[in-house]
Amino acid sequence: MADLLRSHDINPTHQRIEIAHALFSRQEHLSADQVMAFVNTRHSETSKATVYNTLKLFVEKGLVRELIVDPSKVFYDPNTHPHHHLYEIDTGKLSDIGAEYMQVSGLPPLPAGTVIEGIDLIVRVRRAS
Amino acid sequence: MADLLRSHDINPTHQRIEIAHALFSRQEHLSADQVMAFVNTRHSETSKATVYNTLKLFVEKGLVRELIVDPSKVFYDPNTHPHHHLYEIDTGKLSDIGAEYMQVSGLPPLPAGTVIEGIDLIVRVRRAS
DNA sequence: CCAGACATTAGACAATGTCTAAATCCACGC
DNA sequence: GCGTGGATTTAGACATTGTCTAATGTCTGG
Ligand SMILES: [Mn+2]
Ligand SMILES: [Mn+2]
Ligand SMILES: [Zn+2]
Ligand SMILES: [Zn+2]
Repeated sequence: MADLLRSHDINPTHQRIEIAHALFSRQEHLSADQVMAFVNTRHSETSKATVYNTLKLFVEKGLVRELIVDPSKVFYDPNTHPHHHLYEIDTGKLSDIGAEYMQVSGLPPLPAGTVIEGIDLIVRVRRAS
Repeated sequence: MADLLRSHDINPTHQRIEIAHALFSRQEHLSADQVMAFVNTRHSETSKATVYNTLKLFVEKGLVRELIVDPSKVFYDPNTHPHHHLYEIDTGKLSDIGAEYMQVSGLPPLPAGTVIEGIDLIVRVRRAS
């Protein structure tokens, strides 16, 4: 885990290793709150500020991907390979869609002086009523 | 405007007409806060609770589309025709991408008992550094 | 050991959105 | 006109997520 952090130019401190562990050992999409809870299950170890600071750092360094899908919280995705997402509105469950299932073609004209940061494709589903 | 509301099965009250007017006369993507500000420019008329209640009602009735693109606020889109979005991270500016510029193909297997509510495609751009 | 950079922290703060109970509005029958 | 009842609006308390600041802690090279 420390090596993974170092390979992304992140100084591997105790807290950062714990937070990376929470994300990568589960391979799930977690919110900051969930990361906080996992990291502090045994005994309180890591502050809220550090969780937020660290997740932001991980995103900047390309270690995890930020997902804006739920209006009330951001999710963090340890899978940075190209893939899409399926969001179940009623339950809040977020799952991956392999890049082989859906493709995006074409690109719009971009505003001058801007570059693409990422393209997000989200399929929203709800209970069949 | 009252007829537009009625055609979507919405009882056209004074406040609802004002809020619809704020959205449809501008044809822009507005946040709840911006709607609130526009509606109350001349004189305070509509409460925060009503703005939120009404926007939720409009979404339920299919009059406007909800866009989850910015981690801190929801945008409301008076354009319900199929189209995509371009989000400038640095400025928060949100603009339309015509459906002719980008296409999505394929569909993932959906969880049992669910139906598609919508498919969102968002191109995120930032200043070229 | 020391200096200085880096990292962590508690808790105040800000912003967005939700909720509740009370007030208001309005269409309807009389 | 008047009373009734459902729909609508409202103020403001509340909850949640995330940010910020100033103080403290940690580590390393010299
Ligand atoms: Mn530990
Ligand atoms: Mn008015
Ligand atoms: Zn994912
Ligand atoms: Zn749009």
